[in-house]
Amino acid sequence: MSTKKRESTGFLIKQRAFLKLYLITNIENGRWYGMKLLDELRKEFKPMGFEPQHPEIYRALHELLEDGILKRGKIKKDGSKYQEIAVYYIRDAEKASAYKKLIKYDIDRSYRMIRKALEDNFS
Amino acid sequence: MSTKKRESTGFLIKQRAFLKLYLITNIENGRWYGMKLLDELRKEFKPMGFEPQHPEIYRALHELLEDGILKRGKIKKDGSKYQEIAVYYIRDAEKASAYKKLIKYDIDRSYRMIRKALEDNFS
DNA sequence: ATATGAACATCATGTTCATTG
DNA sequence: CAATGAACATGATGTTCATAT
Repeated sequence: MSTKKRESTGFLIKQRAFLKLYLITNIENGRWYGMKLLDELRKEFKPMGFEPQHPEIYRALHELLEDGILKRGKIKKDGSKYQEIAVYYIRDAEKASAYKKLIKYDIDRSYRMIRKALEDNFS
Repeated sequence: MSTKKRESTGFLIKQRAFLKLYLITNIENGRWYGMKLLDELRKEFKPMGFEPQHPEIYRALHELLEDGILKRGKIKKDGSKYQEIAVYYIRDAEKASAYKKLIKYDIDRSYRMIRKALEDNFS
């Protein structure tokens, strides 16, 4: 029963979860594929010094597929003659929203920790 | 010359650095030893779900020694008959403050990323 | 038994390689 | 050669063990 095994010590949110959140939100608003999502994220976060790597994006997308949150289609890329790409859609909007809520909890937590560190150490 | 090797992709601040910041600040304000610092940090962060482990505290302290930021003395613990403990003091206040400034930069960066994630995904 | 520390194990992530169209 | 993905390597941290008082 009460076999307690800590899964982590609960420091800040992990990159994987952070990316998944953005992936879901972007896909909720349109049709996207891996590289496009990566470019978008890099563009948004480069000013803050964060440049995610492509394998991490794919790992996040694969997990969201496994979770049943996303589904995937294959299409020919516009303009490109031959390349086939994997486009993602929301499979289960309920699940997606529930997962986002979960991540929000973790981000709020991280937010509080960081604000606290600023207060405790620089004032 | 320009052999660029990325040291990381620049996601959020690492636990090690976060702890070092707190260690310095606490030691600036009094006499502390490892377990005491750990207890204090756990007490402060447990409400936010963060419970650091003792080896991570020691690793952080050891690095701060190596960096010449802290120095260490050994004393007999009050009240305890035999246990000997390692107390830490600031060795170089300039270095300490410079290091804190550096970490502040990283925390500010993390703060912006987290705020951005809240704005981008939940509004 | 408490404090310190080292050694070892695992997980999250980064780097490199392979495949396909 | 762009996109996807797997395989491999490293780094950050967690878990367990050892030592001293």
